[in-house]
Amino acid sequence: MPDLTLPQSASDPGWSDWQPLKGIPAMTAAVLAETLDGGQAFRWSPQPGDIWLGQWADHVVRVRHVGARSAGPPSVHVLEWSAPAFLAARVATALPAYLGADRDFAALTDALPWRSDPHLARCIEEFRGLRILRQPFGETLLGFLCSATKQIVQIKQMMALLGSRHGTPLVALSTLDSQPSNFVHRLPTWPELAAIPETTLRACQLGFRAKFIHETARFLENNPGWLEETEILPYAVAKERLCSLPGVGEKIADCVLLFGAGRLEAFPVDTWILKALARRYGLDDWKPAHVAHFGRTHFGPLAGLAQQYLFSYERKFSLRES
DNA sequence: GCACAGGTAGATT
DNA sequence: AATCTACCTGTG
Repeated sequence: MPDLTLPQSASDPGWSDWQPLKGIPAMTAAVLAETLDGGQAFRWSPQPGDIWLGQWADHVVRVRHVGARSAGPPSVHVLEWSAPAFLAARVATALPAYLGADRDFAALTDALPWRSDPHLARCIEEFRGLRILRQPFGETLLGFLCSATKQIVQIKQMMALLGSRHGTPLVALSTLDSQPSNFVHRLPTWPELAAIPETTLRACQLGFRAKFIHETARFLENNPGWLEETEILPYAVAKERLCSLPGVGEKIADCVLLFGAGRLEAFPVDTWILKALARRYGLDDWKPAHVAHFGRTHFGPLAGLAQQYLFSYERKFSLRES
């Protein structure tokens, strides 16, 4: 194993100084948590001090919420970031892209039909500032192949095991303790996954998903460039291609396109959305395909963004109301 | 012990 | 075309 020991500094060894996260509008700590750890991504974990530690591709970063915005200009940045010192230059560019800084989510949200949809208006108000992440396409596919009938905490555990057992070590979080768990690992890439036997994958708590991941990895190995082409194809074609992968149906394909390719027209229909549309829109006993059609026509070309507001709201409130 | 969990695929009706 | 079911396994 390479020596990944970081340079030490007095206050926060190995980490860059905290810097304002430019280009990302204000959001509450709760909305930040929902954005990073609400089911779009599975590689963020809370740290002491209201800090989130996250990773994607070969990036590692901490993000923290630093309190309320003061009234009037000059505006105060409410989010700050810090990265391992040797990664900071790359993270400075990659983090805004990951958080979708190239998009004005306030304007996109305003374009949703909330004026004629009181429930959508309520969801937006509850999670104002919510963003759709722009994650690496391949990693997003892996994450949602793990997601079938699993809760977020369990999906995160599967991803953590895949990384720690089969991914390249990226950085040691602490030089005081050389335990393997102190290393942040990359997720295994699809070529790396293709070399792992299905039984070994199963040992990462993947269950029946191991077969799908293994077969998808072998397919991608035999079709170089397939994933990269799919990412940039028009939505309908890209979705059709993703659905041809073993273990990928409409729901997972839409999640990959929404959270891993920024396709805001993708409208994933999961159990939460079924509950939301049954309870809030009277669509009791509607099948997923019908709910999907309703969503696309009712919420329009940004239906995926609407979906995320509805999803977050339902996760927060449906239990206590039922 | 047993139902349930960000589903999908294959069989059956 | 719509409706069942098996599929792994941790969690409550």
